Amino acid sequence: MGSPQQRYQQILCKLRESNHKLTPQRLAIIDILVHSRSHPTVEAIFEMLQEDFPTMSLATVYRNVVLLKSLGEVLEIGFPDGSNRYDGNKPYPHPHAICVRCKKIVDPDLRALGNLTAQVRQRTGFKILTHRLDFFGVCRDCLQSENQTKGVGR
Amino acid sequence: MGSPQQRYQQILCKLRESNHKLTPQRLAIIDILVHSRSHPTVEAIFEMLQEDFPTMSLATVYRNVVLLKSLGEVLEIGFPDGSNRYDGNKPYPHPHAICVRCKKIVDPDLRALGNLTAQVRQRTGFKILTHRLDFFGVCRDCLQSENQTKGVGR
DNA sequence: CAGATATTGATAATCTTTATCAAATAATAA
DNA sequence: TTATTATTTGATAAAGATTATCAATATCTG
Ligand SMILES: [Zn+2]
Ligand SMILES: [Zn+2]
Ligand SMILES: [Zn+2]
Ligand SMILES: [Zn+2]
Repeated sequence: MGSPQQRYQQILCKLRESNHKLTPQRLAIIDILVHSRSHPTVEAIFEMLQEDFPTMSLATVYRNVVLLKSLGEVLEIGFPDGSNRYDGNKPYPHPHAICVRCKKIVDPDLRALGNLTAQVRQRTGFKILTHRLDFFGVCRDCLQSENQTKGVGR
Repeated sequence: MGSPQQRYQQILCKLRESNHKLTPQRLAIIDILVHSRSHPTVEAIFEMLQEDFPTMSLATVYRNVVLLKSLGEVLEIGFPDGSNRYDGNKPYPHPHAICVRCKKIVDPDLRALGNLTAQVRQRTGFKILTHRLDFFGVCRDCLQSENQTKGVGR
């Protein structure tokens, strides 16, 4: 739902609406978030910015990610070990497939989630606001290299 | 799948099999985990133990939870803010409904998750090992008190 | 009971995220 | 363009949860 360019403009709108300033650092962070498909960490974003912004502070990345989260323009995929990841392409809840080996995260196309939410509401009485669905496994690349190491592959 | 008593014995079996000692502290932690339905935090377990074990160290609770996790006998429901919760009744993946207000966590009965895993495998090529499904919302109790505050309720 | 090993308690270390604050910058209007 | 004001930045300290360390203690086996 929206190209990186569209997402970029949409986020700029939100920022202007909420009277936030458009600093070069902020724009660069947004640029990375909407163009990256890898669900980067704050650290990864920070490193990608080193070239263009050698004086960029890590705190600035954290602050802007928090801001974009509060505006509903970035989805946080948080983990208990602190290796949090961010999706600026799809800021709404969606399932993820996570490789436990290389930590790759991809967005699988899935249907049939809406009725699950309805079921939960019925059985618990909760008013459901959002959800999170993660599948943990081993990606194709890692499966392949695993087989090569074991001498099973061709 | 199994009463608290059965779970308790099952975990003791696993510990004996893996040559772990059955200390009073360890047994008390397991007792709390299999009898609690509230998905307690480490801190909560620690506080529940204060009465019977005034000298119990917080590190001991952490260590034993880690051990039981590694034995597959407790399910960790981790959150990025560090408010991790533990389920000793159902150590296998299952959906949770989480109240964002009072932090209550309950186990809703849900079906139709098996085919989702198959779908993810098909579309991503991942070998899926486990999953996690959380629904975030407001529980019945909190909805009620919310309405009372607003003067909407009877 | 004795010996070997694992566990505990106390505390330091680690690591990610948040808070702090002076200096710098963006937005706005004169 | 410049001045004014509020926001943002960079650097660093602080916070908070989990893990590591290590001497003392307790368990298990025989
Ligand atoms: Zn992988
Ligand atoms: Zn995603
Ligand atoms: Zn509640
Ligand atoms: Zn549960």
